[in-house]
Amino acid sequence: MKNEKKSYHHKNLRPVLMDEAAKMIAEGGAASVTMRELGKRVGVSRGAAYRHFSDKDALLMSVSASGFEKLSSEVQSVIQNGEMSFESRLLALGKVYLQFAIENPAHYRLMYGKEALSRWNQPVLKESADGLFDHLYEVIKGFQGECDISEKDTRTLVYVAWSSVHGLASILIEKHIMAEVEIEPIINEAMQTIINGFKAAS
Amino acid sequence: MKNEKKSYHHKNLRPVLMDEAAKMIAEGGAASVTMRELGKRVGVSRGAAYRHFSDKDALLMSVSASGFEKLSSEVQSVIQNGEMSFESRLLALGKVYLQFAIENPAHYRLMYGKEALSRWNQPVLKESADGLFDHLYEVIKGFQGECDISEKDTRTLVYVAWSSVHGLASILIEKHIMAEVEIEPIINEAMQTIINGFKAAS
DNA sequence: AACAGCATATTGACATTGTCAACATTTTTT
DNA sequence: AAAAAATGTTGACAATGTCAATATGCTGTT
Repeated sequence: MKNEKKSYHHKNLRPVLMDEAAKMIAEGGAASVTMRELGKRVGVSRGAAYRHFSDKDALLMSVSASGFEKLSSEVQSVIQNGEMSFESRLLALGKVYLQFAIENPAHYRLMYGKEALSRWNQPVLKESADGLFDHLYEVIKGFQGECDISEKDTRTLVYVAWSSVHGLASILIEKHIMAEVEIEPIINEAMQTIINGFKAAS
Repeated sequence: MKNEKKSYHHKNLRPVLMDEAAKMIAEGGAASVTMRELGKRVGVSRGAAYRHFSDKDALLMSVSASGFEKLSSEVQSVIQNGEMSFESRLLALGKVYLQFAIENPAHYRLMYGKEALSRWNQPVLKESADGLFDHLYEVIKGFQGECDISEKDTRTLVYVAWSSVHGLASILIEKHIMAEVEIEPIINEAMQTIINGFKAAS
């Protein structure tokens, strides 16, 4: 006898909904996530999700936040490698960031795209995203000390570095780079340009 | 007697629809564009647009393309100022680009966001976007000659510069930068970092 | 154990939306 | 002027988000 007997109460629905929504996002983009289809996949009715999320936007926002947390933890594990120079850490950080975006394009789009706009000031999202910012801040601050360019405002440099990597991620994801072009050299060149640019301004 | 007598045939509908859609995008984002509301605003029924656009996506794609053309023409007028050094041109180009994004955030989002994804290979969009790329290509090629860094692949440098500016535009638009921060210094720092980074790699 | 209250899930209903087919009206062509 | 093409309107339908009413299972109190 199968243990899969469907009980009226799912009893673990919230995380299951988020996981399945993330899968749907990966497969068909955020627009393909439908309350009805989501319920069908999880084996639950269309209305069940409303006991766990106030509406569809809230659900997507939670999925988005989970993406930030995943990315943040990957970034943190790179940063915490104390044996690397700050420059190496900066480069590794950029690569991890870009790898996440390339591997989870639709999820990344959800995190930074217009869907997040209306609810961006929601604490959940703000905290997750701020965590990422703080990680980058620490690395760049260390980099400034290492290279003696500490007279520049760290926050500004963070925004510059973040812009570069985020922009490259966005362009790669949206396939705005011709298909036959190798992306590895572009990533390296982008990171090196930022690093050199920071150094040159010392 | 008013000349506004509503004739059955609008006789100029296509461009009017696109203009009104652009206005709606500016006011309430691309999601707020509804065939019914669009028709109401223009004084036409909901179905009328389907004589000029195969579906809603096609309409938005055309609006997107018109955005590319506008941005492209602004960029071109900056570039064609022959009295400036290539470095100055590069900087001016970045500023024009960012200004467009800041002034037309929803339109910019439409141009580069996920909406364009499914139809990105459509000739209209591809040509408009490629035009922008070509403009940037010429400036950077000139810059390479000016600074003796011509051993680098121009195309790669274009992607790097474009990423930076596009990323900054995206972050500014999505309000991922804290409100109290001045954006002018960030823009300057970003452009200068790229330029210095390019120079340093010579 | 029994019961009450709460958490959770289902279903019917409704408004909104994109889209198509059938029809209406105007313009252009023959 | 008749025919044909172009353009605009309306009714209909399916898909979707969401809410209210209802049903079902769980948990703690007595």
